[in-house]
Amino acid sequence: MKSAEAAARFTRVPQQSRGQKRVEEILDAAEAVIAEHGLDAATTSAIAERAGASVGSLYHFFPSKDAIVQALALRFTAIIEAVNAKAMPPAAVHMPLEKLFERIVMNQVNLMEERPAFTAVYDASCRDVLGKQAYEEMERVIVGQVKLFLAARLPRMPKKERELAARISVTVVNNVLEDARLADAELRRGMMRELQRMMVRYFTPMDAQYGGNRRT
Amino acid sequence: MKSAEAAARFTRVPQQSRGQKRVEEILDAAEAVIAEHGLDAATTSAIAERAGASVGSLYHFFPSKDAIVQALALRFTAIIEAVNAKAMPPAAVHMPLEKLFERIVMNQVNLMEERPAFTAVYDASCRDVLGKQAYEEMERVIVGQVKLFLAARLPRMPKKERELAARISVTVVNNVLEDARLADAELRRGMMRELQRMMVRYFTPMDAQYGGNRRT
DNA sequence: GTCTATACCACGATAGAC
DNA sequence: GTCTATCGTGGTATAGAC
Repeated sequence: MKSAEAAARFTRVPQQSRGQKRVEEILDAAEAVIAEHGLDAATTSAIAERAGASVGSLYHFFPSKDAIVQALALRFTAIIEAVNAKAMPPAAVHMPLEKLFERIVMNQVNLMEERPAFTAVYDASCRDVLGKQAYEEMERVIVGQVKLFLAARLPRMPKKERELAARISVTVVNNVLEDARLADAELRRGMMRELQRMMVRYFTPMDAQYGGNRRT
Repeated sequence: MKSAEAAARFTRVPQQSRGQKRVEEILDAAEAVIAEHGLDAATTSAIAERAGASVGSLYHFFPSKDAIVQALALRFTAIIEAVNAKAMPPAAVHMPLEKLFERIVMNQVNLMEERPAFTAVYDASCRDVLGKQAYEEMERVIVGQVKLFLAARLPRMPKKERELAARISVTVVNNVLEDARLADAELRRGMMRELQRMMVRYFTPMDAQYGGNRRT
């Protein structure tokens, strides 16, 4: 929105790349602090210090602490969207369910390991009052992706059912992986395998009933 | 522990029923505030006010605010344990999966509706530093119940697999129902039905493979 | 734009009278 | 045991110099 305004107002789109970079640095700092010490420890001063700035500077770019977390959540939404796009490309529409969920689970686990702040921000946004918009946006995007994929794989499935299937799948995968994160390595592997099995068993009858290219 | 001490020290077990009642009142107040305004609003003064007491009195019975939440979590553990015992009695060991999960889901939904603070305390305990003991105790108890039930229903299943199945089932049911709580009535009903379906499909092959009384 | 210093407030917890 | 009054801490956010 703001970039559109700016583009309309000025012929060039300088967009203050310096300032934009500063914003990213602040978000990076916030993410780093959350990843290392948890979301509660991510006070404005901790973030500022990590960013090599002062609280004053920080409030020059963000109106409130909450705005920082929201912005971070938006960044994560873009990231998870990209990850999912990679895990469920159009080419995977006819992939066997086992393989498909192996990909999906693996990709999400990688993301959660590489960006530990992701989970923290995700389910803090879920409960917080202000962060809820960001959470709903993330949910909307992810479920939307899954719905599109299912529409391609299960074209004859009623839309309502597809929506339910998409939604519950997202919920289950997210929460089981989040839960598994706290367990030791062996239990975690077991839970990932079991999650994959559960999803395969859930979708197998749908594949049979609504799949587009059955050879029967 | 303390009751044992008291019982050993005095011949009678007066146990300060007055004080015990006060403790329950405080917990009731905490639960009410959390249910109505969320856990963040449950400050010590809000709880005290609700209990018709003062902060000073409150600290006479609990050493810290956290102790109150922990005690509340313990109360909830006992409640969910009773609810599950009712939903999966020994008589249900050979019940069809559809019926079984209908019972389990229905019972838990009822609990969540009647005691809105339950969910709030449950997943706050999950993340908080101090409340983690209470969370682990609750998890331990619930998963333990499910494991016992599965041991009766699927006696030939390897123990390791049974543990995984129990744990992932608990996680999935809890989280899907928690997620559904925020949706509107229609979507909620849909998700409950879909959750039931997912669990049935997950367990059906296990019933066939490890069930104790196959007529084959 | 960036800093330092500080205002402001909410909360948990305690002191001390009754 | 219960109260009122208050302390201490730690957090967000702002003021005002540079």
